[in-house]
Amino acid sequence: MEAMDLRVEKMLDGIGLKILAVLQENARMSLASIGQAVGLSSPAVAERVKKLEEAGIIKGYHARIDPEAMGRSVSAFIQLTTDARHYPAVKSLAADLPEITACHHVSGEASFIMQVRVAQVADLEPLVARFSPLGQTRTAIVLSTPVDKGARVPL
Amino acid sequence: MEAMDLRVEKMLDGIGLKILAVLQENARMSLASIGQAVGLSSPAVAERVKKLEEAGIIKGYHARIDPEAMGRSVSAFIQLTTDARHYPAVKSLAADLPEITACHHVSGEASFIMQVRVAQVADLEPLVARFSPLGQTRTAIVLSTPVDKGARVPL
DNA sequence: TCTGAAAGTTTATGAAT
DNA sequence: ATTCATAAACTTTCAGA
Repeated sequence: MEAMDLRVEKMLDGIGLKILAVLQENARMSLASIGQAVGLSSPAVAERVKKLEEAGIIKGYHARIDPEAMGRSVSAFIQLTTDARHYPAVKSLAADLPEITACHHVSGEASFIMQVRVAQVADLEPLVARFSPLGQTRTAIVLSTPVDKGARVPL
Repeated sequence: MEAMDLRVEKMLDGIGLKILAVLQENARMSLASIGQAVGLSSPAVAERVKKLEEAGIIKGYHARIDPEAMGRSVSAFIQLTTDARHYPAVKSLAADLPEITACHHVSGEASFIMQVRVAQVADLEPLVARFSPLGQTRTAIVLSTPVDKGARVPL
């Protein structure tokens, strides 16, 4: 992957980083406005953005939707401590449940940390019940979220 | 908020939900293409999108950037168990550190669950050291992420 | 609230610097 | 690699249903 790293470095000069920063904050900005912001013509921006997409540096563009508006007011973490023979079952269960927004296999005491979104606290119970047979669960309900950068990466 | 809920329900009919689904998957899609997808003219789509934005249902549009490309290969969770007199210090520290991508105040054994992004495992040590004086920390390094819906909400 | 048409922008393409 | 010019596509506005 050496050759690719060379190409990547080329894209991630000051201007490339600024383009990423702009698109990370407002993905619907026109190429012309981005050009103004970074001091480039719009065709130049178009080409750089296309290369950033092709290199897999930009992985997509997503509208961020208020979970409350979708009736998903409660956020929680479910941690599961289990052993290796249950890993496949945990992964496929996590993948099948729409309430699970993320499932991480982690080092440390717990084997998995999962993030969930449900309408009410009561909805956690059946969810936890699905994982209980696979190991020991520990649930933490989110009371507030003082910091949330979304999926945004520090540039 | 009754009046607003009425307005919200109006926006979240089948077409409204479909517009959200489309923009959640590809935030840079043109209003014209969205119109084709949902069976509406582009002015109609433009107006509905504007209303969804104004109602706060659409909170923003963001490019998703590969953290690896930014030299942030390691993801981890730091859990902090502490007492109420340290809460303000934890929150302001979490807000000031760029490596912290999310900080949740939670119920349960731990007081806070924080998600962090660093270049190497070694970079976790100084980070944890900043929180250690405030309580007991527990760090879980992410080995793999079988499920990740990003910030996407199930519609 | 939607459609359809017109006016104004923006983007994509290709040639030239 | 950037700029410029042109054609195509898109967005916005507005009148009317």
